[in-house]
Amino acid sequence: MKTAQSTAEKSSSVGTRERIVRATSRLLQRQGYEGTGIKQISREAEATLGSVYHFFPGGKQELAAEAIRHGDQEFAVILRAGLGSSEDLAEAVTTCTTLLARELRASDWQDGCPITTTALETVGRAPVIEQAVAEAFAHWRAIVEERLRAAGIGGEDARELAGTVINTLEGAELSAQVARSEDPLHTAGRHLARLLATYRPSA
Amino acid sequence: MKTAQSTAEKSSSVGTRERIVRATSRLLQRQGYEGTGIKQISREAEATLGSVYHFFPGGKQELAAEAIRHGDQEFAVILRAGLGSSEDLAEAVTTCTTLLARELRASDWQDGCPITTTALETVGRAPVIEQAVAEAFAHWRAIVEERLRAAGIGGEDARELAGTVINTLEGAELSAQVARSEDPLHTAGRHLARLLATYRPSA
DNA sequence: CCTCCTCTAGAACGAACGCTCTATCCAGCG
DNA sequence: CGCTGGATAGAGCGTTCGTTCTAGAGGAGG
Repeated sequence: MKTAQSTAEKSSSVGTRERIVRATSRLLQRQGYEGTGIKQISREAEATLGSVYHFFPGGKQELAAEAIRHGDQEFAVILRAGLGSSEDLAEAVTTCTTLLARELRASDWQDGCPITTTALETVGRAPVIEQAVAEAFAHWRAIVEERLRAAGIGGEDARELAGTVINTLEGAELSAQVARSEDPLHTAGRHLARLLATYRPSA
Repeated sequence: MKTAQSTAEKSSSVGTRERIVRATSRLLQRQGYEGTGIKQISREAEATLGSVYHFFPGGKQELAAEAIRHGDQEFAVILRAGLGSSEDLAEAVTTCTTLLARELRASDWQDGCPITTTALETVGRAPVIEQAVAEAFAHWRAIVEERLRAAGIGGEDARELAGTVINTLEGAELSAQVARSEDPLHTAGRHLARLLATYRPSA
């Protein structure tokens, strides 16, 4: 049991289950839930259908929920990297948008938020997925909120602003994908910095 | 030719083509592009498959593009209603979010932005749809921009802020759907009003 | 009357869907 | 050595997909 990857199976040294989750996460990000088939997943993950259903007996929904949690962590890494890049809050926020813009352009405007598409497709129709999505959003808000508090923004303000920061980033990323331009993200960064500045009279 | 609706065909007095577009628009809004089948559309529209392909020989993509344009107009109506509701800019913006929140709750958090889901699903894979989406976003930005100029915000600022207003509304609506709560929208309204206020020293 | 043309109607096609199922492989252990 | 059980492998199930195709309904113009 737990054979893991033994000795560099398949193309990389990562176990079958992990390969399946990663492939699913990337496919959901790019083509959404309905647009991604289990067979396509098993193909891209270099796993067989049998393996997919072995590790995820709950089928497509369970697999998608796990992939959403993976995307959650992925996005959190970027968020933390940006927010931790500077003592100055405004700079930290614009670094976030810059990081997102860079990744988006590098993927030819394909890799937006890892979970948004799936989230929208499954609203009110796949509870397991919905919960994973809700947890991801809460997780990201918590990361931002903590940074805002570190910058001296207090109580209710930090919580609410964290929500708006995440929402605006989401909207800007969507816009950037549609327009194939980094501009919406950069503009969002500047506007968010400006909004946050109104909560701290001066530097 | 142009029989239109003659004498109150089907359930309502609207012609077949229009019924198809409306049904498609609502289905795309709720289940996205891949999750919506042509046969389901023809069923809901009370039209036959033959009629669908008669009016939209370009198939699903052409039909979706037309539905996106329909959703564009629909959202524009709400936007104009909100923005035109008050002389005060801040109040006008929060009215927008209130209208969106009301509609969202009334549909049990199902009817978010009419085009976002389809937009994300088709990024980089369905040019006809992508263009309709891009035009819708540009349209909405133009509506907001005009209102901002009427409020005395000038030049580049109005253009950029209009983009951020739309983006933040989009993100907040997504969040509201996921969280099944009006809060993200109301918060977004307040934060947007606050951001805009920094461009006009006082009332 | 017949002709033409728009629109309606739905059977049928090959492909893909999610999922089930049986069979096999193989490391660990008694 | 055989046994056990996790993991792999993929054929095949019934269903639905987007699309094509032929046939007919119904009104307008000759």
